[in-house]
Amino acid sequence: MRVRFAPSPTGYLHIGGVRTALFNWLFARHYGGQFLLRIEDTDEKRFVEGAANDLMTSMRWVGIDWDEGPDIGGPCGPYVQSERHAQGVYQPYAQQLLEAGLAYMSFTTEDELAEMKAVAEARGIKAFRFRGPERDWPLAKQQELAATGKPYTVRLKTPTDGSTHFHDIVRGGEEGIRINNAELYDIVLLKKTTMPVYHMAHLVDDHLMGITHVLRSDEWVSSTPYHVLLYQYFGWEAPAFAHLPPILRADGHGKLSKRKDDVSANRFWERGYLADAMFNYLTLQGWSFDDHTEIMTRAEVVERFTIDRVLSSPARWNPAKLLDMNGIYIRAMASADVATAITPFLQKASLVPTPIDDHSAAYVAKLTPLIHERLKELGEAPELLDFLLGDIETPSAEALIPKKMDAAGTHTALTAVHTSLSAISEWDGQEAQLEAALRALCEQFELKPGQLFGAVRVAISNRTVAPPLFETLTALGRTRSLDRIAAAITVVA
RNA sequence: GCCUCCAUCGUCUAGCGGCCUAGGACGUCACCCUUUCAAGGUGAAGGUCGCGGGUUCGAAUCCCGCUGGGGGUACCA
Repeated sequence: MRVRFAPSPTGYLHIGGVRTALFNWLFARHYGGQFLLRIEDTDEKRFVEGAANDLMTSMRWVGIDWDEGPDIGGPCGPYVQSERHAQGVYQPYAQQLLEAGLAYMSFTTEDELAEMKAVAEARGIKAFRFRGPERDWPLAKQQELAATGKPYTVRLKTPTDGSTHFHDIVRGGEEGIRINNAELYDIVLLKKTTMPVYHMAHLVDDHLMGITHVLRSDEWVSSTPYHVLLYQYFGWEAPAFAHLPPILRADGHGKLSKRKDDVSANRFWERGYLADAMFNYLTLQGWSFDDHTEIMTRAEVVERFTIDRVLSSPARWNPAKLLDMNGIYIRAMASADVATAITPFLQKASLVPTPIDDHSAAYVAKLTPLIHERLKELGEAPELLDFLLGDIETPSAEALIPKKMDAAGTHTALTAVHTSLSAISEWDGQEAQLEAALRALCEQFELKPGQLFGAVRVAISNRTVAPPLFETLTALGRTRSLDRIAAAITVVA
């Protein structure tokens, strides 16, 4: 069994593309086949420099590797269509069809075609199905006109009656999908530049590369009849088709799009999504194992992934679910690994040096447990830790004064806190002692822990939400903590 | 418009004629834990299985129609 993912390098790879690649990969790994990557860059106009590399980076990030591809080669190379075209891979096949009378040279220009459509529309013809006049010419006559230098495309001669049928593994049911040939038109196989169009190039390549199963996005079902026809014309055995359900936009209107939705794969690692979480989430968009298993390792998914459990109905992009899953994966990591993983984010925020020194690394490692289980995206680490790694602005009186307290009371309480905590000379590992001291003050001043602890929290962090207070105090250290409390006292004086 | 695919809580899904008074997860809400926020625990709300017919002793499950949504309708992929 051989499958492939064949993206066109027109921009970054988005989540939907990753899912398609993933299902192909899963198919190959589960059934013990090969997974190939092929770059389909036959559209010179939409080609984006560097997109192919970008795309491969995204795939590797999610953990999708390929057995044959543009960068690693393989027995069916090259794996880039523009290179294959340059080698003359496609022309002989077009020629074969031309000679068999199954394709023809079409001299109708794009402008003429547009004109014909407009005229048809004006006449109230609902569906215009282009079939060029040259389809009935003898080949010699076509070649004669071509010899004069008139530009032409090569078009497929589609039948006008009967129907074309194909079976699809995930949709169409037992009966498969059938379309009347009258609905078809004579598609272009070779552009006037001699560059093959997708339909031609992918099909020749799939055949040459021994592809047995085509798992692709469902936007291709309507053009599959052309492909079936081409396989028939060539006398080749068609691969099995499996059209995957689309991932719709979060509002349910339309497919996920590069322009409207912020769903490039690289955006996710930039924000601190774990490849394992993304892998697991995407796996569940259009496939499921049973009625309750969601968190699965790659090996488990590979073992459990069968094509018959792929859904035919669309899924909707659900970032909240992805976020939740990312949190689960982060929590499952060892603290030391989280520390390593958040370091680049801290560096980007200039909270630790680049490259990081031993001292900072050790401090980050010490801080990590404070935020570990609060983290849903690694990219949140800087905002959670900045008050520990850097300086803070002295909080305002308004922020410092707890509920049901006034400035004077807060001043008194914080002063007592400062005095009491100053008396403890060694803080390291003494969270319990610090807590005992503050709880004693609560009793003394008849304050609720929430009030006093809250004031201290704001004093040392200038925020109302922070990791647990006593761990935070020891992590901050005695000197800095006391300095910040002292500064706060002057504010509420 | 035409062609085609799809249709279970807000979302992802389980379900393949009787185990369904429709199960799980995310999200939402409440409570517990608790120094804040998370995490964790417990629980709740949320689906007349898009609608209407049929087949059957029995239908979310099979059939037909309708409606809705997606995709296609390029010398783009």
